[in-house]
Amino acid sequence: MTTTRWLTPDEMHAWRAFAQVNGPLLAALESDLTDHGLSLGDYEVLVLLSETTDHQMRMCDLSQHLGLSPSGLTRRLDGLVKAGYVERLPSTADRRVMLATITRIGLDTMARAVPDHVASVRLHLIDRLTPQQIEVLGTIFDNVGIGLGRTPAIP
Amino acid sequence: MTTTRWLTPDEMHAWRAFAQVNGPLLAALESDLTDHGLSLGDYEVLVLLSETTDHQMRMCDLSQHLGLSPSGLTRRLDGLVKAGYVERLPSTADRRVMLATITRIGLDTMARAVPDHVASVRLHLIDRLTPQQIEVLGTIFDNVGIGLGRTPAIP
DNA sequence: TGCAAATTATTGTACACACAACTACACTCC
DNA sequence: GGAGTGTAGTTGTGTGTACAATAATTTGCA
Repeated sequence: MTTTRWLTPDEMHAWRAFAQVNGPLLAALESDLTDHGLSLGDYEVLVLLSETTDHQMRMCDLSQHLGLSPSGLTRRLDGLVKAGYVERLPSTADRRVMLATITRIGLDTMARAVPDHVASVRLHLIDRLTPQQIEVLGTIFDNVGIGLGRTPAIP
Repeated sequence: MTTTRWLTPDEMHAWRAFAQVNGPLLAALESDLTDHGLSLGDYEVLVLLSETTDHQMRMCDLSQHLGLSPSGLTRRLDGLVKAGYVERLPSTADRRVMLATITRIGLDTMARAVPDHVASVRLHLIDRLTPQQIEVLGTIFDNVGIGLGRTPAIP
């Protein structure tokens, strides 16, 4: 066993600030979405579906993008289907596959929720940072994501 | 209703990088702790208790520090008590109060887990960043925390 | 072609958490 | 000092998630 490389004061400060604020930040973003009857998880599903050209996606692809287990996605979709935001359509090309499809109601709900969500992201995160800090934030999480085996987002 | 201030490309990049990497980062840190039979939540409890002078804390203070509901903390402590890492001691000063107390076994478990956890934080986060990025990371989350009503950590 | 292996989605089960209701105790004010 | 209010902790219940097992279907290869 090698000796532990403890964190320097700067490193400790960065880590503790991140660890302590991360949870409350997500809670605040989630809380701001409840006005539209959506959880952050619901919102992410609807965003992904609304961004596809045909407004639908296979369950397995969706669970990949969401970092959700297959069973977790099944249950999440149950709620969205019940709310009328999403429909399940069996794929004709592959009869194992279910296509999650966002409905008109889901799209309308999105259209109302997105501006508020963007405002929430600004309020709690973006508008509290300088342009330089914003750029560094992107670089930091790109780097961390690469270490976790993810390819950085293009935009 | 005012018009929405959409995110600029830089802002969008920072937000998406953060949103997409945050979950996997926490999952990786949690995963590295399972060798010691601890979840990240368990670890946080033990850290807080081990850092107090008398190795104990009132339930309500603990739930505050952890950002956990009272009931959530009760159930979390159930697991830690069952594992032998923590004991419940009724307070003599205030008979409503239960003092969560870390045991010898809990302290020993901590002593073994901490070096691996620090290594994990280095591997997935700190060592992937430059000193300048580390400093900015701390500043960013201090700022965000202030916006959420938290006072920044001192170190 | 035909069968084994892989893939897709769902269900059963278990766990972690929040909210609400409840008990027990402490404090305040008259 | 006693009634009312506030605080500390637990329990009942519902939700969201993961893991394991299962069923249906496709794919690959002999």
